[in-house]
Amino acid sequence: MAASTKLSTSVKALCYLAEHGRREQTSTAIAAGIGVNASKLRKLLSMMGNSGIVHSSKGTQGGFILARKPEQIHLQEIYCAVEDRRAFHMDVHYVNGQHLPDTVKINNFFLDFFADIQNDIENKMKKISLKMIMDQALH
Amino acid sequence: MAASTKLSTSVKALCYLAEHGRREQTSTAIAAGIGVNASKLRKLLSMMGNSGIVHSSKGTQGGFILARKPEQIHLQEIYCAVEDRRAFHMDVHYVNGQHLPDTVKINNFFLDFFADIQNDIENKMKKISLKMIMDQALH
DNA sequence: CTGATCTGTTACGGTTTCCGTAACAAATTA
DNA sequence: TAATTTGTTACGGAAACCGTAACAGATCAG
Repeated sequence: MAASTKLSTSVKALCYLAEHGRREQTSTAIAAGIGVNASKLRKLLSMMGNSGIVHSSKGTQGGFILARKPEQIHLQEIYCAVEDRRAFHMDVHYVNGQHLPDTVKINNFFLDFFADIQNDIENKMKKISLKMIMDQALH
Repeated sequence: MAASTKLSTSVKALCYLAEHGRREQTSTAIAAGIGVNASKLRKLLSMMGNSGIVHSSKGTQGGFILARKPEQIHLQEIYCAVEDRRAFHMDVHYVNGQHLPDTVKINNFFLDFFADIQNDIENKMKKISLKMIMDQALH
């Protein structure tokens, strides 16, 4: 399992939007502002649009804007919007272990264990708002 | 971040050793018992040997044996022995963001955040012994 | 001392995953 | 109608991972 750059890139983009007031910002402008590729960024912003974190509009003068105030956007929903798979993902080899009952049972133990950790992580993320990140990270 | 199969495979091997009494077991026998490749397993057992979790001896009649009782072996040390990198590893793009102070600051925020989570996970693992896993997972 | 056995390590090929970029269709506005 | 911008797809390269093979080094039996 890898905590990819998706989450941090998304947060950077949202911070950029929060700092650039009420006007919609193009993906090109945001990408330049945070130092990433515009096409990659559009993918992330699109997913966050589907989750209701940002609003988007096409055409001239279009772009992206925060759908809510930074204190009403939490890290967990950004994470869920952007990261399709779970933070902890375990490869369980049922194929190899079908005829080995102990193996299957230990696999199940770890599935439960990692699901538990996953839950802890998401609960932790729920307590962190975009505003808190901005306050803490940006001077 | 990926919780690989290394940890579960290692635990399976240790359970196998715990269940097969006091005699040393060859990597071939263990591998057959838990359904994995012997060479891959030797790598894991070797690392656990360096960490003092198992003892190994070469030559005829050689093999692996638990260095301690199952109640004195904890999940966290198995994890540390076998997994070189951290469960949560964040790719921080200092290269792209050097000239963008906000970007660097948000990267640092996530580094701290993930280190915190990593700490939580390891604390959770410290509370779980091999014996507990055997009791819970194996009927 | 010789041969068999077993660990410890290295190397390799295949697969998957991930990242970055380009390209283009669809939608919207001037 | 033309310019702009999102949304999506596709592709090539890089990195990680898995499984396997192979072999050197150590140890023991006889």
